[in-house]
Formats: sequence, structure tokens, C-alpha cells
Amino acid sequence: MTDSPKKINPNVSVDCVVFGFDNEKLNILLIEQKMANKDKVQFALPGDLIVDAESLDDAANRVLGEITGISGVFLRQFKAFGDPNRVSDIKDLDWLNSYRSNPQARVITVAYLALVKMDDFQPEASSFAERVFWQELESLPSLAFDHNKILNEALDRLRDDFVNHRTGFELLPELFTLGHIQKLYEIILGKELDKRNFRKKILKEKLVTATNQKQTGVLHKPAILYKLNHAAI
Amino acid sequence: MTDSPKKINPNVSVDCVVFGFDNEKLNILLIEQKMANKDKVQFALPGDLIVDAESLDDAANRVLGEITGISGVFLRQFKAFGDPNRVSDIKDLDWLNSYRSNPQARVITVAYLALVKMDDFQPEASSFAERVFWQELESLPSLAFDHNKILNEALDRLRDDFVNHRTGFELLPELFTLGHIQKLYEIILGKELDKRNFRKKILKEKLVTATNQKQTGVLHKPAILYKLNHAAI
DNA sequence: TCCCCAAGTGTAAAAAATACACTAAGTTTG
DNA sequence: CAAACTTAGTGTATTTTTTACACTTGGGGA
Repeated sequence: MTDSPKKINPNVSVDCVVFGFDNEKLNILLIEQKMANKDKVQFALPGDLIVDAESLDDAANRVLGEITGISGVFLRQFKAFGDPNRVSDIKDLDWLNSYRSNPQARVITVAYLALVKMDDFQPEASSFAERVFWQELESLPSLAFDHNKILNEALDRLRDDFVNHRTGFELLPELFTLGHIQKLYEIILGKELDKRNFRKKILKEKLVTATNQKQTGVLHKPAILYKLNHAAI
Repeated sequence: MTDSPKKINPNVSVDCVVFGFDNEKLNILLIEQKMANKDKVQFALPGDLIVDAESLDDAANRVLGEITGISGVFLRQFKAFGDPNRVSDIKDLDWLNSYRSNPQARVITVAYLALVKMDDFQPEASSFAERVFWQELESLPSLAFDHNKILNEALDRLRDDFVNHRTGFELLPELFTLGHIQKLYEIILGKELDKRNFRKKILKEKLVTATNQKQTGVLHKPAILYKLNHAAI
């Protein structure tokens, strides 16, 4: 047992799949950590065991904050993973060693999903993470445990939500152009969209309103800036 | 501790929301069980703690079988529930008593969803269930723990799947009429559908094929019987 | 033979999705 | 200051999908 102030639940963890958008590419928040008994390192999703007296949602937010310094993100639960041959998902080495006494044990993990603007969050490694960093989704390394699987399921879910226009605007700055939204959709969905058709659809949904301001500092025709219609959400 | 042959994981349970279709109404599989320290009874979803060395999916199938005698059902995970003020979801009284020593503890439950033909499954109470029965969804009693909440989320998910035609046909007999499918959809979605439009849509999806057989024994014009197009699924 | 009952069928209108190409308004460069 | 560059912004025609709607058909039962 550790000297953690709270009673740790040794059977349940949360893992956070945090997608970051930088107006160009889709990135994923990873941690680098030392492997048990070796000085090799591995990459993983940020995640850890939950403690009693916190909800799963709270646990996800706490763990993400503790490991990566990122807080205030809207994390949504999307699936629990619990295969018995799941490699134990415990990252704290003390825990891991004490836990070895029961090789049968495995950890059920509840996976959470978020999508954030990368600029808003500067990850800072702490806890058992040696390093926390944004990794381009296109050049993803092999991850520890079953984290590649978890990530793929998260991506499926994210795309499904985008198709149904259930998410996405929270990634935009306060004022944004229709081109920004379109780029966001194109990157998440991984395909190009027709500009005119896209605009028709977005405007019909009335989730955004034009302001009377224009873009400045761009080397082309400045676009009209829009804002979110919070009432409509 | 009990003398259970397997090592029980005291922190994680599965709960099964089994919807039953009887060609008329939507029912839900419930258990009646004695409450701790009282001789009052309560109603609940079938569910129990998982044991090590089984996957979550396996646990759901095992637990459902042990408590209700129902097996061979396609159970799909839909969400984990884990509020700390969730009333502990342990139904075995021995366990519950030993567990009382740690009032902080709560059980995370992973909820599963299934939809079956009621006729195919005759529930038989065993384990800690006093009684297992099908209850019409329209006249649902108050359930133990947070099971009403779990059930409502399951129903939302079920409807969502039906709207996207991702499920449903498994409830039909080997040969069925288009009217049967329509009734199924109407009951799940809770609203009437236009017969001609419904047929157009179902037939266009090519998930069913007409046979050259007709209904018999009905007191009206016999309908053409269709069969599932397994290749297309 | 008549009645009852669900089966079965088509069409028109509206709405949504798709394909497609030019002009506009700024900035930079020469 | 003119030309070049870059993304913004716009409309229409076509196809596909969705919706609304009412009568005839073929069995069984009385």
C-alpha cells in the first residue's frame, strides 16, 4: 500500500484520450514513463487508479490534472475496458510491485474522451510521468497496455459525434470564421468538404451568428467573424 | 469473504438491462430480492460483482445466467456508472454484511444492454434473487440503487440504435412479415410509423429478402414472409 | 355471400444532399 | 500603382430522401 492520503481503489482506473486541435492536425496527449524494473520507457494515455469518494467523472478530471497539469476540460466517458488479459494498467511503480503478488488481478479502466484547443493547454509532467506531450495522430507510436485500442475506439466515437454535429464548436476561439469550422471538421473526419454545402448546413443549424467584425492581419480577403450562439446549445 | 470458488472483485459489478419483446409491448427483466436486515423486498436489474479472470463481457453473461437462467443473449456494454454516493450494488447478503465495514466503498458498475424475444427465455430465479420476472416498461416500479437511471440511459441508447437501423432484426422469428418489423420499431420508438414509407425504407436497405411463403392461420389476408439477409449484415 | 381485417401498393410534394465555378477584397511584390 | 496571390463568399440545377396520403386485395369467419 502507498501512503496516499485517500483510499485507492486497486481495481478501477480511468484513462483519458485527449485530442488536441492546433488548426492544422489532430494530436493526442501522451505521457512517457519508465517501465517497471527496466530503464526503458513507454508511451501511454494519461490515466490512473481512482480513489474512493470520487465519481468516475471526477476521477478522470483529477487524474488528468495530476499527471499532465491540464484541467477544466470536458471529459466524456465512452467505454469501459476490462479484458482479464489486459496488461495491468497501474503506472505507479510502488503500486505495481505490491500488486504483483496477485497476478490474476487486472484493472478495469473507464475511458474518457475530450477534444481541446492545444494552445489553451500547456501540459506539464508530474506524478509518475517523465514527460507529457502532444503527439500527431498521424505518427502515433506504439502505446503501452491496450491503449492503442482505446485510442482507436475514442477516435471512432469522436467522428461519430462530429457527423451528427454533437460537438466541435468548443474548440474554436471566441470569434471564428466559417473557414475555421470547416477546417476543424475536415481534420476530424479526415476528408475534404464542399465549402458552399458546408456553409449552408452550418448556417441552417443556427448555432453560430455573424458579428460585424472581420478578420485582420491575413494576407487575403478578410473573413467575417462569427460567434457561438450559446442559447441554441 | 464467501467461499466462492473464484476471487471476487469487490469493486466492480455488471448490471444487465434486458429488454424483452413479446410482439406487443416492451418488457424489462427484473429480479426481486430481500433487502439487507429487513424482510422487505426490492426490485432491481440483474447484476453482480465480477470475478477475476473473466472479461467484462463474460462477466455480464455469467451473471445474467446465474441469476436469471438466461444465457446466449447478445449483451452490449453501454456505460459505466460510479458515483460515490451510488448505493452499493451488492446483492449477496453475506457480501454486503462483510462489506459494511467500509462505508466509503462503492461499486462501479458496468451496464449492459440486450434486446430479446421474451418467448425464447423463461427466466428462473436462482442465486440471491427471490424471483425473476418480465415487467412491462409502461408500469415500471421504483428500482433499487440507481437502476432506474441505468434503465433510462439504456432505453435512450436502444432507441438511438433503432433510428440508425443498427439493431432489431434479431428479435424476429426466422420468417417474418414486414408488419412484424414495423410493429417492433413502433414499440421501441414509442410512435407510429407510416406503413408505405417504412416498407420502402426497409426494403431499400436490403437486409431482408422475400421468400415465396405466406402467413397461415391468420384471419385476414396472409402476408408474404421475409427472411434475414445474413450476408448483408 | 358478405363482413372483417391487415396486406399491399404509387404518387406528388417538400426537404436535404450533392456537384460545381466564378467574383471579391484584402496583402505583397515589383 | 498595377499585377499577382490567397482565401472569402456566393447560387443554381440535379439527385436523393423524406413525408403525406387512400384505396384495393385476399384470406378466414359468420
